Amino acid sequence: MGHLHENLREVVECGLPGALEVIGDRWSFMILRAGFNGIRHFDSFQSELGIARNILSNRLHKLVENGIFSREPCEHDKRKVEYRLTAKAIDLLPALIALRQWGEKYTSKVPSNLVLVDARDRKAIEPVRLHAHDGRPLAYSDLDWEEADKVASTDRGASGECC
Amino acid sequence: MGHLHENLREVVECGLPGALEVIGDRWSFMILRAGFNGIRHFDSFQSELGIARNILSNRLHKLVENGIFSREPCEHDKRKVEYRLTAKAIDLLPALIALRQWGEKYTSKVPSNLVLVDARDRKAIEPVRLHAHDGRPLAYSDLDWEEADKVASTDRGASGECC
DNA sequence: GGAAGCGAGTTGCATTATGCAACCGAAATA
DNA sequence: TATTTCGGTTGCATAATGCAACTCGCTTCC
Repeated sequence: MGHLHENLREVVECGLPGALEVIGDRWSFMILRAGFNGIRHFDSFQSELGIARNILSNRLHKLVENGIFSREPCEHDKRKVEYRLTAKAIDLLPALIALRQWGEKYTSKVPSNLVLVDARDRKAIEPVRLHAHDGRPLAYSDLDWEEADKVASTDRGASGECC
Repeated sequence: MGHLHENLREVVECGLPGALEVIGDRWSFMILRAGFNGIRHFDSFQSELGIARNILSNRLHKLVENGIFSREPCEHDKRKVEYRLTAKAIDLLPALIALRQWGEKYTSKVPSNLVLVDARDRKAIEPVRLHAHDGRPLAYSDLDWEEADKVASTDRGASGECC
């Protein structure tokens, strides 16, 4: 345990603070989830989550600024505004699911009776975990750090980089 | 987009709020990460993260209460206290990595030059994503909700349930 | 053995964020 | 024309956060 050890000078340099700045408070995360559940309008978010209206307003603006939601006034009813998830938001789904699965395992009183399934065969999805480049599941003890330029990465980009 | 749709009455019932209550503020997440980087002592957390001492104290107590860290006074130097990650904490690693990868992809100025690798072959790990029960990767559009009791789940428990 | 230092916190106070309820203005509806 | 609906603001009370200084029980060094 604790064998994972980044050079402490570099610890601050990773994507986590950035990610947390965008969706690092409880409400933003819950708003995102509501978004994944198809909620698109101010009042729906508000009544669904029970969040204060000023805070909701503030968070939605931030999320729009950060490209998590797009904000489009409705065509047919100009009072309404649609908040839609962007691709950037959809990329957050694995993180959200991982967190939710953890919560189900450890903190939920009664596990939800809704299960996320593969629409194709309607079987429950696998719990989120870490995999090697070839798909083998990895445990915590299998992991290690390496300097980026020394790694013969199969696919670069937003891949397994960092933490 | 937005085809995923839980029954709104049940939306509140899932693991996410529980998870967020435990590690749902920016600091708790950062403390957890520092823990994964081998940090174990109060002052190390403090100087590493630049968090106020009172807040750190508060968060560590909460995390210990919630079973994320264990708190053990040191044998050989009784001034020191060791905060160690528990198994429950280690189960949070996929969520943390997923979030970090997202942050690296979207928000990081300079991507970290440290990469998480499989210690066995020293190749970068795969980006975290969702998989079907048989290991096939799933896209957002492949997902759907199903009532838990209707699902012939291969392995139950903390598996793909919910969200 | 005594003085100085360290590690892990507390305490007090200023600043900031959150929550609640009431209000507003434009667009739709009756 | 009067009333609702929707998406917000505004003002004010309460709670959380951040900073610096302080405590207190060890250890270490002389």
